[in-house]
Amino acid sequence: MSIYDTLNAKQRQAVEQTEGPVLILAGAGSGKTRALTHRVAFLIDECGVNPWNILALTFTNKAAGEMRERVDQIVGFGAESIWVSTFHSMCVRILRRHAELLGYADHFVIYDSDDSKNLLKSICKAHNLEREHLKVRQIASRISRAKDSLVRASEFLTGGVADQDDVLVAKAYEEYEKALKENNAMDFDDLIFNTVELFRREPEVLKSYQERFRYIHVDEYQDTNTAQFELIRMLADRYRNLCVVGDDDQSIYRFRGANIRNILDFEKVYPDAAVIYLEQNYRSTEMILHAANAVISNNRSRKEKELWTEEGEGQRVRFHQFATAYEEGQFVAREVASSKRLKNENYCDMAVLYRTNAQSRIIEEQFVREGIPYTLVGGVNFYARKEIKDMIAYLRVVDNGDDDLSVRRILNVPGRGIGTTTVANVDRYAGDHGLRFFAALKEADQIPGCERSAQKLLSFVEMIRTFRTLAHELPLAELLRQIISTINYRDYLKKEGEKDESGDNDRERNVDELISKLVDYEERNEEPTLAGFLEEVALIADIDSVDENEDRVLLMTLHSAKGLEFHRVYITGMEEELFPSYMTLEAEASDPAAMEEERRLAYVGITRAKRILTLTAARERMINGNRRYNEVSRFVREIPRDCLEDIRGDSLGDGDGASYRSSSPDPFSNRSGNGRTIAEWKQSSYEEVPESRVSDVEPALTQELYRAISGTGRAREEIEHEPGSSIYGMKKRPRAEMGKPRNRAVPDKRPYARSKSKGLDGLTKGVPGTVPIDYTEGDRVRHVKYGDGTVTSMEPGPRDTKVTVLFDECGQKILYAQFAKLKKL
DNA sequence: AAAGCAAGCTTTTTT
DNA sequence: AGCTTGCTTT
Repeated sequence: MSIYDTLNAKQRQAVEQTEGPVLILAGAGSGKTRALTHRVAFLIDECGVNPWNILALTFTNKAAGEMRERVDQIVGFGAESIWVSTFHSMCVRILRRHAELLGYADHFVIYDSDDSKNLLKSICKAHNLEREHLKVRQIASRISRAKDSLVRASEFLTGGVADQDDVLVAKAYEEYEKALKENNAMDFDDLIFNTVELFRREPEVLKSYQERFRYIHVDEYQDTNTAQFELIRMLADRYRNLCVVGDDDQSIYRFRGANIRNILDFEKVYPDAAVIYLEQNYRSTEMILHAANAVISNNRSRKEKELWTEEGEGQRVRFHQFATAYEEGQFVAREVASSKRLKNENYCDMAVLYRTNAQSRIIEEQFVREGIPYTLVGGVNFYARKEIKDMIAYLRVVDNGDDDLSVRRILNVPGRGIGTTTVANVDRYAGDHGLRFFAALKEADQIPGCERSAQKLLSFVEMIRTFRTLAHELPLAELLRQIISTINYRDYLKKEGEKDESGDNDRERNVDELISKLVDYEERNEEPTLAGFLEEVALIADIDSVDENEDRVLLMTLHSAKGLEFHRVYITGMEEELFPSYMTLEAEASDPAAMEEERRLAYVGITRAKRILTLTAARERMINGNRRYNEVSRFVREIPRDCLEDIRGDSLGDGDGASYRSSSPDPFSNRSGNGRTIAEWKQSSYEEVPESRVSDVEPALTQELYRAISGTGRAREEIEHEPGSSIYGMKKRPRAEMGKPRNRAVPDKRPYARSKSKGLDGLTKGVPGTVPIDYTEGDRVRHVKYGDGTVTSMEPGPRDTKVTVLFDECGQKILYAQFAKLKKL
């Protein structure tokens, strides 16, 4: 009896096929991690492979951690010397060692998507590259796709016809690449790109890693992009022991460069590859698998396969359509609560999934009402929060003075009276003298135009210097505490909080949380360094910190749910335009592959469920502040009737012609009686439906439309008066403080409630000097911006004199004499 | 000159 | 519904 006896025949084959290229097509829940970990054990125990020579790559830290744990359990000896790592952390490790070969210092910083977007934005602004139709976001995405495909800035325009936009992107890409290097920074894409670059340029370095990684494993292979594929290919080129595991049906990251061809064409690249199909599912019931198989069979670009199970028939997939998203959330929350109370199910065995993060809030509200503990995965990443980014920026500047982006971020946070004009002056000076931004700050007293702000800038530089000294003397957590107290950051947050009218101290708690993360980091590492911590922080993903042992319901996007499984799963928002998304529908004609990706996402969602799967939809929903009426998702309609059960939600199921069980003989046509389809109606927003035509629409929809149009109907009232309803909208991501509705209609009437504390950072503040006033009422004056005008009145105030001027061009303005600097004519 | 505030603008998914 | 931009206030 060995550990391999518990594997099925296919899994065993995957384990024992140790030599040469291997493609394991592992359907959802088919025990691929099991196969992979046993394969690693087999290599060590049965084939005598040195653990040191084994590499296993995953996409998330969580997956890497899990694999490491499981390998540790079954491998008796030497498990710790196996490299189990994410693509990105492996690349960082390699790059740190050889950065100088690429012209980087070894303490390069890693920019997250937020940082790189900011950097690109400033570049586009400086070079005037923004266009109406080509936003920074799109430029960023095109640069990122280029890097994913190993296309350099200099190569961007080669091969193929280039239009105006391409030229623009190429220019932005070029400048962006340059700026990153100057800042001694790499973005996520660079980590992979530069590692490939390193291997191409330095055959000896590549060879050393090829020798080390003789047996390579790649999990979630369908999510690899071209650059990642090339990286693996190069590493495996010497020994050709490459085992990739994936499922083309679960490829859902095309939008960020994943190349499904990597898995579909694996056999073309490696004609001698052994291909193993794992189709037995150990997770779900027949009903759920049948539904999943039916949905995914509508895709054309895929490897034909069908999951099967011995887990029994199970109950049908349930479907509910509700009148509103609010009712949908309420239903889910109530059912979750009663499953816990009456059926003794655990919260941690349940999950609520949705297409977009924006949908989480309305569910959260209902969970809070029901008192259900939940964990929200994703949304605003902890490390993406303003207060955390501020603190990280301070730490980064202490670590790397070349990181201009971070210097700029913190220069006036908390406020030190350093504004845009001053920054522009420093920029010009830095450019003229070939200095980095921070280096230019050191010479502030010589910068033209900065005479008055020079002292502030020099104090800032001095402060950073002090922090750098402290960094050598203090533990990291202590350094951060010092920074926080020196800049009075907590007071700053309190002040910010007050004007945000929320009054909670989420932000301060987040800062405390960051300190504990630093403490934790220092305890875990033998040689903790600031750079090490910053690196760890940069590569963290939301899903990484989910603790499955806590008895809480998980709320997350379908994307985040990949790789997880739950006894009970709710997929909410099963509506056209939401899922599949509006974007996908728009692009359907030009990009049919996009719809296939949405369908794969549906497949991923369905196959997360072990026993009970519930799909829900709402007839009415607020999307981006607009009330929308969407049909039931095509993915619901693709599930065969014999494994789908309509549950009485609102008015569905009693044959009143609502929703997809329409009165039309063809349930998919959705044609109303008046020549115009529901789809056409719903395309226009409800305001555009003429009231006289309202009764023309399908009856079930009529009521909804009428209520919405009249604004007096029951539906609207119900929603608005319900506490925690979406109409009020909540600030930020609530977490603990949910439930209390915040009525934005009644602003806080305390105009001077803001604290007046001065000298937040202990730095000297420049006070504008007094200006002699040589004009009076009736005089003609000139203003730098507004031009010439006549002074109509002057009113002395406690601090300054208010001057009212009637400008010839710009009309009447009320100005303060001190700042207006009016010149008498 | 910089901070505060109101009005526009855009919307997927994220290592 | 939240963020950026432009205008007003100090």
